[in-house]
Amino acid sequence: MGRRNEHSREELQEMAISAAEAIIASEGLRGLTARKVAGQLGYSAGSLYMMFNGLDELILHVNARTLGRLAKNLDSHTMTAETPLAALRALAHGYLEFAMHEQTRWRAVFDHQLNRETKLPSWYTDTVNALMERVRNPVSTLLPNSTHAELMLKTTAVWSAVHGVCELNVGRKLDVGGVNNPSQVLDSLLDDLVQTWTRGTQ
Amino acid sequence: MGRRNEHSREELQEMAISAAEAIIASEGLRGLTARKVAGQLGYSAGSLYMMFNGLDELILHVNARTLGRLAKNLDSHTMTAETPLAALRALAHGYLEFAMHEQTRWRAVFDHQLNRETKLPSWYTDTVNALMERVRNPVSTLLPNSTHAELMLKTTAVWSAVHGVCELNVGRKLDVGGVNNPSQVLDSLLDDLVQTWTRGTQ
DNA sequence: CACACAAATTGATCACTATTTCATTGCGAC
DNA sequence: GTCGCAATGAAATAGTGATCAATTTGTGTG
Repeated sequence: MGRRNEHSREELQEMAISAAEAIIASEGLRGLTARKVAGQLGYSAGSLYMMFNGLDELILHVNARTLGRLAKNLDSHTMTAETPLAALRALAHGYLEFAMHEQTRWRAVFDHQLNRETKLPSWYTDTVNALMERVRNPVSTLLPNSTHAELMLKTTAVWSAVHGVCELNVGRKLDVGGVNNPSQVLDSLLDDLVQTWTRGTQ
Repeated sequence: MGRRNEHSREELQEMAISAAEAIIASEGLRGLTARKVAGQLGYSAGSLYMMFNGLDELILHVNARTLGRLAKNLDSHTMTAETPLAALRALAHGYLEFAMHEQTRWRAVFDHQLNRETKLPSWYTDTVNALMERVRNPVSTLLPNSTHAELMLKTTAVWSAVHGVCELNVGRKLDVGGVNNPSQVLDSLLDDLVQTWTRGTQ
């Protein structure tokens, strides 16, 4: 078949990303195949390679969308927070809620690792950094006298810790230890950290 | 070709696990194929299914070995620790060191997820629980008046947090935030947590 | 309107994958 | 001995991502 001109390249890309998203949501990253995506668009597998350089690129777009949706979700949670601790708690619970609610799509973000030495495009890292900033803000309020390096350190620490809880929980590797209430773990973690942070200054 | 009887089933299993281990170590979980494993034993791919129910089972054995080696590594680190905080730090740094040193094998433990509703065999969860206990001990010393539930909660919290740091670091998703010193992040995390834990009782 | 050219699309193809099937083989029991 | 059965692995099955020649089609030009 020759040219069809039913959709522009951008439209096709969007359609492919949405189709891939749906497949990942229902069958996981493992279930994503070029043929399935193309088939859902009514195109042949070969045509996907007119839109993307390969499946990796397509997956990256899906993941960027997921992170974008996560950002919106976090914002809706932090809107009402009045103290920095409340904001951190809201972020953590928002993260956990999102990870649990969109398990397969969220997992895809971390399961997918592109070939070593292939750098992430900036439109992707920008999305990640935007998320990081949402954590840095309340941390910065809690530690007003800290240096930039300290601020980054503490921000990375909380973010990683919260991520670890969500990661192990979604992967069903937390209940092995006997605990099955991730929200409680998050609160315990945040409370204990923030207590130390605010002890010196108060 | 018919039966060979050069090795017993157990021997073949051991050989297959070792071969798979080597492949994962050098090419990652993605690089592991039934043909490669079987080829390294001098057997055909089909024969692997006489030893295991599928690649998933083989991978689980490799992962159990990895966790076993991790346990030994942690023990050698905590031997010299004299305070609970020192023990926690040793555990965390031992964990990070192991994860960094055996990146692909360690990643395989978390990247590999068996099909939903397929329960982990007990010989595997036992290995995980044994690791968890190594963390619970120093936590229990630090929080002598805590209930069992509290102890589990705090243990899960530290373990998850430390895991999060290692996970994001090995996955090269930490330096996106500008921080590239995971050891420092671990120390910061542990110090801040333990400070809160020991404030009430001291 | 006709023609040429460029762009889009496909289906076949390549080199792989996990898993199953099944004819063949060697061993143990009788 | 020889017979049956279990172990074995080559081949078949049904996929995978990626590539590309061939073909069809839209479009701009004369």
